[in-house]
Amino acid sequence: MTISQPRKRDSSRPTIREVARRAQVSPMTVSRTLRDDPGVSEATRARVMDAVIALGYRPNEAARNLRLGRSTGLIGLVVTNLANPFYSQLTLGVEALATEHGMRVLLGNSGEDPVREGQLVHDFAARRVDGLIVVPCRNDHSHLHPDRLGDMPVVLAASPPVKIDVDAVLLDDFAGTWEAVRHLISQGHTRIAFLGLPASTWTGSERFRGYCAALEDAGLLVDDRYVSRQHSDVAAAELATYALLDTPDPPTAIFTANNRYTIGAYRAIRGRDKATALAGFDDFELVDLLAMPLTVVAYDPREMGVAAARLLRDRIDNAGSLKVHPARRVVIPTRIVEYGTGFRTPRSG
Amino acid sequence: MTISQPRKRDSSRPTIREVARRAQVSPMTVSRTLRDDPGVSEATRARVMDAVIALGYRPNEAARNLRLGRSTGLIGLVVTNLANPFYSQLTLGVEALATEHGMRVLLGNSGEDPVREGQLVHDFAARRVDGLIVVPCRNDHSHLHPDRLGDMPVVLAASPPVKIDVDAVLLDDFAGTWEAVRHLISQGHTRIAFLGLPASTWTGSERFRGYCAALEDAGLLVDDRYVSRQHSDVAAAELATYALLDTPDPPTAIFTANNRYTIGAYRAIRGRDKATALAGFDDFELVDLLAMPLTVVAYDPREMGVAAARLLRDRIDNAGSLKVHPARRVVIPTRIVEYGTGFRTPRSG
DNA sequence: CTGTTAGCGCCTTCAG
DNA sequence: CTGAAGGCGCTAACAG
Repeated sequence: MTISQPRKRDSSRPTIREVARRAQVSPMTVSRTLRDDPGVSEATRARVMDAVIALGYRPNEAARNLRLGRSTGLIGLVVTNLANPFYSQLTLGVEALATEHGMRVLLGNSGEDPVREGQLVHDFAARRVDGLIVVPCRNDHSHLHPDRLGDMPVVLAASPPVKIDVDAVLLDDFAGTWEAVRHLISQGHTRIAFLGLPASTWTGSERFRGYCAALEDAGLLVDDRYVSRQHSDVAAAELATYALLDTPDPPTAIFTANNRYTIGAYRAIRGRDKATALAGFDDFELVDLLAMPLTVVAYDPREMGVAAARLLRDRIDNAGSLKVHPARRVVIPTRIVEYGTGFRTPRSG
Repeated sequence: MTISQPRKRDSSRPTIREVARRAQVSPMTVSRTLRDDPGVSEATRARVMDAVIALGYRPNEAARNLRLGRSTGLIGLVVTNLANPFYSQLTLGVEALATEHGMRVLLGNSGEDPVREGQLVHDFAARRVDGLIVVPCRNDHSHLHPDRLGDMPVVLAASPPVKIDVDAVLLDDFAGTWEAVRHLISQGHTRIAFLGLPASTWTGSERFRGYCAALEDAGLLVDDRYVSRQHSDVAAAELATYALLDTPDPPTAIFTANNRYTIGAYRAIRGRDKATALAGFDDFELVDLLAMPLTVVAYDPREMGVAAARLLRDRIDNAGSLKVHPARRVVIPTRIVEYGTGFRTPRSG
């Protein structure tokens, strides 16, 4: 099942027994000493510690957990693309909250590949992580079904659960997009393009829905020629934008569904000499210093990570408890931010 | 020792025995079935799988590893600041190579805090990771000494080992800086400032050394008034730059020792109206589109991660082997890139 | 083809 | 204060 090639034997680390032999005591005494169990004489304790140090002994956490029947203190985090600052910020948030609670993060990058995502989830489950935070790359969440995960707590980020009943941390993708597009419309644009993920993904469908709604609410029609939906990648977005701009009847404005598209589109717009307005989902570093006005749907990705980890921790703590609350959703607020051309607004990082 | 608060009991997952009982076979048969061991009749295999599915059974990896005496297949990665794209790229590289070899990544962010770094290293070691990749935040590496880590393989990234004998992936900090500063000098600058980390860090000392050398090689003196060394943070760098610029005799050029400083300095330079040249370590997204010419010391941070993981994997594979090679160093090539003002150079991501 | 025995490294329980 | 037995969940090695 788990695809992991044969690993080498554990490089012969000393066991508790070897320490015991060296210290002339029983393994039990070593165990007690190491756990600061009261009831070990100062003399033996010293002997034991000497042996421990001499041998460079370290208790085997796995064996410990096995014996104690307790959990690993690990939380699995699966993101789609760490190269996107959105996800590294989210990861940072998860890591911070996890550490705060003595837990650690097992990280996996799916690269927007559903197969890899499935493998990661499966593998993390086999490793008995206490819970899972997943940014799913598709709307198919069957691999996250509680049945397949043995009721391991799962929290989704950036994408609501489909046919499964788990917590999620979300953005208001629809409203955020709607507002940004309306903003473009209010500036007089009628030929507005959309760059985003395919409909098989949540943001791909939801942000597109917001785009369509904004157009329709303004009495405009959605024109397929202005819609480009593909893999989230700066270079691809740049090319797509060139394709849009180099038509007889190019759009006068573009809405980009995430920061990868925004940056790609920006590059292309700068590469042509047409005045094209740009609005996009995601705030990102240096956006305020670009050489054209830009409207973004801003929010705090780190906060998303923190919120997801909080939800997860709560589930973990209350696993087995009878008062298990139903699936919850936390919505991270978004706001429209208009950046002028190239000036000021200190941001930290 | 390990600071991890008492965790809840493992939420009663089914064991191999329960599956066996339900399938009316011995645990051994279940074990074999699950591992696709040949020598299980189709009939019993089916019965076992039914039970497995009915119970939602998953083998316990920890118990397995314990029994097989093999390692965890985990590699610990400790970085200083995930919010810095440099480190998220490095992480991506490590994750990619790890996954390629059936290993997983345990991630920790030290936040440039040596205490947290020590805790992470200690905890990862207790969890029996197969090896550790660390971006140390200080020049004190005593917590990484093989004695304290039970000979667990360690690879340093971005910082060479100090008083320990381990592999490392490095940049040529000195030469890269030297060239960038020389570049500024060749443009006629003589009052060149330095923004970087304190001397207690590797890049803080090494890049500063390159800066000094370049000045001295050109017959220029290092002027303390133009040297600012502090925590790596955009906002702090911006303030520091204002302080530099708002003096009677401000520098005409600034060398920034990493992308955080570069961005901070850029913001401040844009905020004043003085013509100030800028050169910095690290390439970063959008640097080519900033509104002033900028020289950077460029390299591929993802490749650093890949190289570090490769070194580590090699050590892990050859642990115990007699032909253990001495500590190695991989130097990731850097090159000077001059960006003009605001145009073209597609980059992906 | 299937089951039994034994033990990975550790710790709880109960005897000294 | 210390030790001996037994078992967490799993699987090699050896029966049958």
